[in-house]
Amino acid sequence: MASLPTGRLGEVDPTSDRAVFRQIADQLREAIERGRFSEGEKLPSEAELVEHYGVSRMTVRNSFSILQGEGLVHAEHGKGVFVRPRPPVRRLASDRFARRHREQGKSAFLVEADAAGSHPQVDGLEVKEEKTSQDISTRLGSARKVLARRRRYLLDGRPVEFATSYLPLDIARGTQIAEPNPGPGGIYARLEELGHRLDHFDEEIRARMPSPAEVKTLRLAPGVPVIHLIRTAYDTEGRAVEVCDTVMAADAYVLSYQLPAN
Amino acid sequence: MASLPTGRLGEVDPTSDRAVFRQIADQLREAIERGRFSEGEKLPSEAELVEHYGVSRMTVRNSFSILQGEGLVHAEHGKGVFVRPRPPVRRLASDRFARRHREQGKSAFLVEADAAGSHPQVDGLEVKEEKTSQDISTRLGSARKVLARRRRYLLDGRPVEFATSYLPLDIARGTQIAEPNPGPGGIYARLEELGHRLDHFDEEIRARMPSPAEVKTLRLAPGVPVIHLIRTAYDTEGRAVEVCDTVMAADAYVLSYQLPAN
DNA sequence: CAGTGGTCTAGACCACTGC
DNA sequence: CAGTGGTCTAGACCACTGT
Repeated sequence: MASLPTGRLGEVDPTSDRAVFRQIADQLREAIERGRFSEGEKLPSEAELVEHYGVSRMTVRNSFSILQGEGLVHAEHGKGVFVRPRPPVRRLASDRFARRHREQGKSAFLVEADAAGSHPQVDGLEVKEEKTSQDISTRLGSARKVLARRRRYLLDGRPVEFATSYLPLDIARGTQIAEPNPGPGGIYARLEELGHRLDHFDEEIRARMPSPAEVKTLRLAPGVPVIHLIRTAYDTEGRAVEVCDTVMAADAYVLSYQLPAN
Repeated sequence: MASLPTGRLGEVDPTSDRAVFRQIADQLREAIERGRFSEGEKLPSEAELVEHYGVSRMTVRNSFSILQGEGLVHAEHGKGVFVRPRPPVRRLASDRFARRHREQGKSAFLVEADAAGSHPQVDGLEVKEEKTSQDISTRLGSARKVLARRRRYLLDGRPVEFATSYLPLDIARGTQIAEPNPGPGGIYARLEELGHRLDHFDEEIRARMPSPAEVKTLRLAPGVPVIHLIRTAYDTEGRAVEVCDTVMAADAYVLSYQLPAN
């Protein structure tokens, strides 16, 4: 009764069909889900679990590895393994690009985050001319050269989204869209001033595990997928005037859409 | 030169800051992404990599574990480790619940999959009355008891989606909606016949790693996230008449939506 | 400094696959 | 049967954290 950090856990059955490290993972998972370990709380150390279950250290580490893959826990070198807190999510509504949200001066991201009480930042802005990839070219109606606008979005210091906008060069070159600061209302406002009145947006959504580069850029914990969103903006003449390729930390977002029934 | 399966790989630097197992994972990842190993192809066996790199077996296994977590490879006991093929995806368009798609006899899933040349199945159908969870109750305007319709969808024998529809009991009880087969056009057609003309749907989308139960139901490979979609159907009087909770294998889906610009 | 997780070794036995 | 991955042990040394 001296050491109680493992007091909330049971035993394992080495003769079971289920591997020992999976049984340990099951017990920890259940304890977490039942709230026996709360968000941010430290789990028993590897050494404590080795002693509690009478197994080798690799077995315990395999258990942690499972839970880490599920996004339930994260390890901090020299400190311990902790229950992963659920971060606040950012809700994206389907009217987020409605023209009325654009009449003010600031970008949608900043306005919306302020309203939600978070501290928003945009960083790593990069604007340059590029040749298109096959995919982007197709979406933009075979444009060969584009203006690319890259930037990273952060909430309360945490990177949550990395986005690149592609615009046909014949539309964007020499305009304020090619400047680091595209001005009030963002590039959509500028596009409309240039005579491209926006009609609608198509969004394509996928979810997958991040590449190592995305893990780095978004500082993703193990077990956190990304939402990959590709938006194409069309003007009233049916021309695709922008494609925006966005990779979002999935644990930071809820997307919402409204579909008509008719 | 007798054994060439590792011929496409380089060496590791044990003195590097980067852990050896990460270096090995990096090399395998790059070889896969450059197409040096093609989809479905077997990677060198653990024993071959142990010899090639001069490391212990656990080090090689740690490398595979990284790639597995990224969804790039999968292991088959007794056979080998293989490059994961990208499965065909199912595209969900934002007009998929439009009334015109409902006039025929068959369900949207079956019609659409047939058109795409896949073999669709629905399985594990279960219809029962239940008390609601807090969340579902809120979405349905505080309904306490609901009719729940659960089912699993498969394409070419592979489970891709698991869905539960919840309907307020005062609407659904005693109607064809409570029957295993709700008839032509599905439950939305029946709701309209009952006087609940549908106005619009709200969809909420999240992505996350699956629970062990979801891994089992959808037979998910390691490194495959799920898309969690919650749809609420509203009638023309503004009442929420159905909530559908859907968990989809993320590697089998692309969702697409259209947003108005005004 | 002691305690933590990160990496790595060199074995062992098992279960599954295909010939 | 040989070859494959799955599980497990019992160590070792390292790097990071806190006191």
